[in-house]
Amino acid sequence: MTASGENVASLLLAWYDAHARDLPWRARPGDPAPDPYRVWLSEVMLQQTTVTAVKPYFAAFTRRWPTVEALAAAPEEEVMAAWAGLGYYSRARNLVKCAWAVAERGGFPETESELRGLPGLGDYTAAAVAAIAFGRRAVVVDANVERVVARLFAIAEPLPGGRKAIRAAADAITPQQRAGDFAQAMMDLGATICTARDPRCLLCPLSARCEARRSGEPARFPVKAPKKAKPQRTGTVWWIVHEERVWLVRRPGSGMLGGMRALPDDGWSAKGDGSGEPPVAGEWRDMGAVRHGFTHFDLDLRVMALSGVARPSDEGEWWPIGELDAAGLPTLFAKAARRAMATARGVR
DNA sequence: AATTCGTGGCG
DNA sequence: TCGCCAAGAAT
Repeated sequence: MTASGENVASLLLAWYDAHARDLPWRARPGDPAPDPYRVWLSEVMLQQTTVTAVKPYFAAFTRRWPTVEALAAAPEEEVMAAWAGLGYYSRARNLVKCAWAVAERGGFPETESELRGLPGLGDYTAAAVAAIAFGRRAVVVDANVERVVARLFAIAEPLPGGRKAIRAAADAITPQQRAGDFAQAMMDLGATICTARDPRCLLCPLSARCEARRSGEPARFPVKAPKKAKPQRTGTVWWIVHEERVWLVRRPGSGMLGGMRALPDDGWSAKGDGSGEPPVAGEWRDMGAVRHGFTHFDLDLRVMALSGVARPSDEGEWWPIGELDAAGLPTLFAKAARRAMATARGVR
């Protein structure tokens, strides 16, 4: 395995030297070294999130908070609002906690194990930052690496069980030098050539050693366990207006959309439908509904409107409707707000 | 170990 | 339209 491992790494690094994607968080030729802050921030944003979705957020964050110290000094609610729309909001909560810890200790730790102890850094991200930002030899396994490795070695055990074998194989082909470039090369290969559907084997620098390609059906790998069906849920949000302002609340710090500003709702969740019971009595008007798909359930959300209430609940704030973009609403509530405003204007 | 966490794009 | 998928982590 060693000899073939070295071959795979050198073939891949040569391909990377010629074809690496130009991404905003990567060190440019002429840069002295990668900036650990930018590497960390990009890696957290990229967890389960596409490069296209991350780019504008990365630009906004680094412009507004150029260093980890600047981010650590920012009010948490401003960071949460800036994250709005990117999803998986526990990442934003952990991002803030991590920035505090790093600023406190005077910089990022450089070893994989120390990085692994920071909030929001799991096995993947700790390895990626150690390798990319600090040049450490680390085994970086994300969904791209899983796919490339499963195909290279035709690992047929279904995920998630097959992850142990995949990790061992990834370890075996990870070089001692340039582990960060190797990781990024694997991810670039997975993103542009060894794609999930219809891999472009004719362009692949590793095709000659790929057992999945030899099998004739490379797209069959990695094998995955069947997924559970998604429940369909229904719920209601309350669009309560008063003098060109709308009543917003903040969601609890944990759980779905935790810590984010939101429209008040009737308690819908992944587990069950909302009650449909309005928070205050009045002449509610049906503004229509929006559909939203979460990872583990689909939601049909009705939007009900009311005006003329002085103070709907103890906790909350009146937010100017004209400045709703700055409220930092998760996409679900932004959709509901658009629905309410469109209906109020008479648009269906 | 299995669940619970968003969102947008693509075939 | 719809299921799949994306630089996973926390519990």
